[in-house]
Amino acid sequence: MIEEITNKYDPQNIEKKVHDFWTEVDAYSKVREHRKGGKRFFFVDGPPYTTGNIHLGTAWNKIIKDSILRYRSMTGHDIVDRAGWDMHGLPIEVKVEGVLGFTSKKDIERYGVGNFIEKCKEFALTQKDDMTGQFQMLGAWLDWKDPYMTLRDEYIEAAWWTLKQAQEKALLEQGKRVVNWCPRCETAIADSEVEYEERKDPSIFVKFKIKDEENTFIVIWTTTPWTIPSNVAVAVHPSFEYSKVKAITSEGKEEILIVASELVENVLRKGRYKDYEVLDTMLGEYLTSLSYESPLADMVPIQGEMKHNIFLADFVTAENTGCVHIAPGHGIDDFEVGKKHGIPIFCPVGPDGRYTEDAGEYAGMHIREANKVVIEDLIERGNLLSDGTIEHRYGHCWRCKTPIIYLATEQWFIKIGELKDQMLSEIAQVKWYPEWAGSSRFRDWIEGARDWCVSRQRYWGIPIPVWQCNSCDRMHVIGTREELQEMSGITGDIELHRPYVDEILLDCECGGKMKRVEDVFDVWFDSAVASWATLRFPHEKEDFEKWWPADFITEGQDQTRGWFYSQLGASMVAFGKAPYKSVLMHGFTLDGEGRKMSKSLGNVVAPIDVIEEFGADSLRCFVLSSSAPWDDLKFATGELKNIHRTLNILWNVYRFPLPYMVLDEFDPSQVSFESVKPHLRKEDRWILSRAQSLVADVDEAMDKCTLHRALRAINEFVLEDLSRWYIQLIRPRTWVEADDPDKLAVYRVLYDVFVLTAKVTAPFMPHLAEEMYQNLVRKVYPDSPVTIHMTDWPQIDEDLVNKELEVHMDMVRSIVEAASNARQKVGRKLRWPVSRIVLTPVNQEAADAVTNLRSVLMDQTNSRDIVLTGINESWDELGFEANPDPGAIGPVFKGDAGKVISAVKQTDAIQLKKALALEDQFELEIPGGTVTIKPEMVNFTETLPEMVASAQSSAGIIYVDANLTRDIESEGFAREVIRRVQDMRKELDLAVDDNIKSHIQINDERVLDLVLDREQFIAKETRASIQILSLDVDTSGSLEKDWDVEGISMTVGISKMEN
RNA sequence: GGGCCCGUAGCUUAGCUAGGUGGAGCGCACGGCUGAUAACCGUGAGGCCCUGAGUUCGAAUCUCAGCGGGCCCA
Repeated sequence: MIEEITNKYDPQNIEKKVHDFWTEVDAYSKVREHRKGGKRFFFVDGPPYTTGNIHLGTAWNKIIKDSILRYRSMTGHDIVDRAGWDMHGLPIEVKVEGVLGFTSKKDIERYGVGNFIEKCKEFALTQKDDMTGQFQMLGAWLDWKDPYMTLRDEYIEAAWWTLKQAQEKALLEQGKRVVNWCPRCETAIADSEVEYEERKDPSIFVKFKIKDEENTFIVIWTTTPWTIPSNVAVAVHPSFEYSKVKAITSEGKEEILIVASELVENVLRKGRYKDYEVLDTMLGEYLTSLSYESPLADMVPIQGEMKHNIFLADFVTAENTGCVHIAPGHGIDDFEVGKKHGIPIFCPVGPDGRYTEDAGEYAGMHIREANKVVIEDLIERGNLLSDGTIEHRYGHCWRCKTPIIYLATEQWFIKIGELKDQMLSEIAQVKWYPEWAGSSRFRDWIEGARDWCVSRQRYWGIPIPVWQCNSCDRMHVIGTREELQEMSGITGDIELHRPYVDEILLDCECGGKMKRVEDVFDVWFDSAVASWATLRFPHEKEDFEKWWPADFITEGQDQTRGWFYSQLGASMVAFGKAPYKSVLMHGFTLDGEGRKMSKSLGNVVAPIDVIEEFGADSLRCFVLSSSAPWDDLKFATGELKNIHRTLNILWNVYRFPLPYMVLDEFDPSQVSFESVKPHLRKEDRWILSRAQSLVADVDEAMDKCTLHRALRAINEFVLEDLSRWYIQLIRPRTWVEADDPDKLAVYRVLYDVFVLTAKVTAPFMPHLAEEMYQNLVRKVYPDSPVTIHMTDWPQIDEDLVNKELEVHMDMVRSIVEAASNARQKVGRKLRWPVSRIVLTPVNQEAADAVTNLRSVLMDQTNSRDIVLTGINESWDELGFEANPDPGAIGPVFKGDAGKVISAVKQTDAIQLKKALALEDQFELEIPGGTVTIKPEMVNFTETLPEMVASAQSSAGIIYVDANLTRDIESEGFAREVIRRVQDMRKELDLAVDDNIKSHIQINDERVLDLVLDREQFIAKETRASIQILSLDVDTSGSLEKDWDVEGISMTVGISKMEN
């Protein structure tokens, strides 16, 4: 049987209970099992990095996923949803280094790579467990028991297999490239791992001496003096004009400088020259015939041997000097220039940020210290034109905050650039939510696709499965563990991580030994293969054939260039096809002020704190309803409280009828909907129709991934339709004591609506919905599915849909609101009936609404009659007031105007109006004669009869007639008395069906008389078996109180009757 | 500097696809209701719809240029 709920909404308690229940019955597995064989829905979880703590953004992410998956499950889908974890990479290495107190790679080597890897693994696994618990607190259902983890062998194999595909398709390449390099972590880092921050750096202008031209220099600008020892060339723009100027220093010395013409003044100001003279102008092209000398040739011997030429490049801008310092080893553009013109890629800086032997005198010096030394050396040699500093945005390693440098290094690349066109045509096949995430943003990103550097010079990652022969340079890519075992002859278990895998040598055809290259994969490559790794491909092929590609993924907007892209790239390489069919791009979480949440701003909101205060269901509904998924989400505490309140109302609505149902032993299994159908009232049919509309609205929203609309539709239904309207309408029916079919009908309707509401809310507030379901359904039908999440999503029952009724009810609600407004104007409380309400309907529909829902209207307005006028016809009891217009009367009547005005005011306005309407004029008597009044001289305003107030509703103007009669007064006072007694019953904490004895003393004979008219009514409403109403009575009892009712003092005493 | 998105009441937002007098909720003020009661309802005040130009009879809505915020890139 259904049980009564006495507690108020206590999410912590409910959620804990529900979680325990889910665990106890293994609800998740049962639900997934239940849908086996249904329409397949393959979801791939974008793996969060195992940092140990979830934040609001990751919580939102999982809540979106969970809600969509629960909806899909209820609509019959067979779901694959392994949770994923991104567990390799620099962030964990840096954390472990921190714990162990390491500062460089050498510390790790000393400690032992094997030991280090073990620590990283342990760290990642612990953090994964912590985070799993946090995600579960949100009520997020994914396959937590069998997640995919990037550190597992099955996962590593997927990455290996993918690289082998790249190699077989000739898309894998090793080569020298300039990469972002962290000199502390001693590894290449991805573009996405570079964090830009403001930084102060040198800003110097350097003169390079032109060969074979006396006293002539080309001037360049740089913020990295340490790259001057690596300078190999200068680039100029082909179409800029350059000038050769004779510059005169303050000491009167003369120098000839070459800079872009429009920057001459700028450069000379920087160099504090006194005066100058333009000797010659030329196009950039002319300069390519010149060559120059390195200013540091004496410091860096190799520089002395190199040629230094001037080249053309389009990337040169008209800033600073218009001549760009080219160090092919230290810049991406520089490198391209170097490759194009066959100049040496000179890079005398090692992975640790120190100059190598190639840097001659500078060898061993760290580049961070080199800036000032180089500047000194340039000054000494007379090559420094200007020395300054600049504030600019510069890249830093996102983990250790070290400023990055660019280094030309040997790296492994996947030639994604070649697949650009295929990628573009593939993403056009993908369904994007919102549409522009794919058609604009992602498309733009792919247009700029560059080759993907997948290698890192670190330890904790998937080892790159490339073995190279030490004698013949032959290369072999291993695709699976099996292949590795076969080729190496090792049988037993192989740990696929470093350093273990590094020790495996393979035989080369040439008779030499092949050794693995030392690099590991960029972690972006790890997650890129998630869609097939999650299906355990290539180890198992069947599931892949059956499920791949993913039906749906969803991640934050930052993943456009991240996971959306890396997955697409890897999948194009492996299968030539997009790995997903639909993508929802969601926004970012911002703080209350709209700033992004970051640790440094101290405005981070922890989901756990929110859950502790409001519960997971509130948090879920808040993040889902606040904004469209793809818009950014402002964390507004007020809104969160508001949502919490809505859930509280849902809870109150749900528990409201339970005591009555329990008292009446209402058993839904014995009272069919068919059996109550003849007894349904209009409002019952209305709420049933609204419930169907709700399902339709939520279905439509889910189809478009507009989760906020789904939530708003639900909130509106709960607040407006259920709480504020239906429950108010049906309250008196639940108090009826007999076995009334009208009451049974309302019970049955409430029951059905509650069950439907629980199901519709289940994807979004899974705990509250479960709690309702367990009580309403499981206790009545023990054979029903064990959890609400196993039930089927409600199908729309067209027989219950009645749109006309919904429109009518809307109008009636508007009339009731207007009536309330009018009552306020005329000062009549709702407790006091009014004799009638008159409506001037705006159209036939409004009139029909009133006729159709007359009893609802009378009930809710507490009115004894509803009167309709004709459509848009004035109520014939309205009066009119004539307002003379002095502006029109004055000019015509001059001196008599005053008399005319007062006469107009005094004449019968109705007659005047009629005459003006019919005859266009009116003969008005004024003292001393008659005047002719024209329509423009008078305006009319309607006047209301005594004690009548009007208000505007969507159905038309309403008039509330609040004139009192003896009977109305009697009812009004009787209700005032009832209210007081009820209040006292409540105060005594009496049960609904307890009887009382009441003594009521009323100190006013007339009022007492009025109240006595309704003595029985009062006794019945307050369940008084003994009731004495009198001018003078002993009011002592369990509770005695004095009241002031409309200025009349009353004393009431009540006691509980024993039996 | 570039691409995409966002900008409406003190706060959170609907309306923008398809141009026709801007709607809610929270908060605030006042009133009401009372067996959902630490709940609920009504009324009121509160808007240069970010700014400026354009298209149009008419622009929150369409176009362009700014400004501010977000994501990404340079």
